[in-house]
Amino acid sequence: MPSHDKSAENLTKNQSLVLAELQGAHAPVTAYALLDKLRQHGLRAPLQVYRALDRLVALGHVHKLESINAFMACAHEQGQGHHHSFAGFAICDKCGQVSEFADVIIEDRLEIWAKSNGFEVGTSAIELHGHCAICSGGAA
Amino acid sequence: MPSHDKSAENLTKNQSLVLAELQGAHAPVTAYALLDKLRQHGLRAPLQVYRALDRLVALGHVHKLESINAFMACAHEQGQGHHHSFAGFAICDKCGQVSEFADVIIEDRLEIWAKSNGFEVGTSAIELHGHCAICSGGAA
DNA sequence: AATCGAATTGTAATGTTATTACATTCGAGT
DNA sequence: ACTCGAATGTAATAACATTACAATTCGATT
Repeated sequence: MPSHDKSAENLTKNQSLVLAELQGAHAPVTAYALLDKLRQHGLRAPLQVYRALDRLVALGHVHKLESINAFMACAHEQGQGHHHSFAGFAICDKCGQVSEFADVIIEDRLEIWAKSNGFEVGTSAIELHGHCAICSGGAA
Repeated sequence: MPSHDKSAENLTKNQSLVLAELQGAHAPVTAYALLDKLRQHGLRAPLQVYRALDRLVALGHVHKLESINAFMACAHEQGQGHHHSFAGFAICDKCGQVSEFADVIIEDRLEIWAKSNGFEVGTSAIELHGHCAICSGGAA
């Protein structure tokens, strides 16, 4: 029997710790903040966190928010299953809240552009900055 | 007489130097690479570059590529005039080439999402990573 | 069970990107 | 010339990320 397929499911100890921490926070967390939180669980160096994050991002469990150098657990499909590769994020510059959204039309348009320009898309980042509903003054 | 409206047109010396350097490069350049290039013109500290970049980005002359921490002169409207706020970038991870594109449908979809979620958009970043036509094997 | 090798982990050092804090200079208006 | 706000200069440091290498783990094979 060819053993388990680790790449698809089993997370290592560090990866599990990092993922749990991100899922507990309902906001983006930086790598060094994760490190601080996880020192009590034995993590000691940035690389331990970065390695776990790399893996979790590759598996689609975690997103990196490029514009703020922080990481977030994927909001959709918290359990297991397929994972979309396109995701958009709206980041409130006032309170830090982040909303993840998906839009198949945007996805289509990006694919169309890519195809007609011979560009092979690996990953994508779509990030909006501004003020969330609450911070922008709210109601009517 | 209320003087000239500097915010809309006149660039300071440092701003002009940085912009010229970016326009000369037809690829993204990092802040520290700009600093190295501009030492011969008298710039000495990172902050001088970052300040100029902040202003140029605010004026719409330069884009920051968040996912690679580099800056590029805006490809459209090289001269003067209006500037679009939405731009997408396709970044080749092999050769480093970057293509800027605009897509009104994507823009629309983002605005629709924002409006229906009460989010006030300030800036946006849309960045694709992958391989360009040349690097991905090319023809056929 | 012993061994091999690949993948993972640990650790230290360093590299890269960006900001804070404060002193100085410049320039338009008086 | 004086003043005030904008812009600039400079130093120090903070924040983010990677390189290089040693040690360990763990499944596969013998």
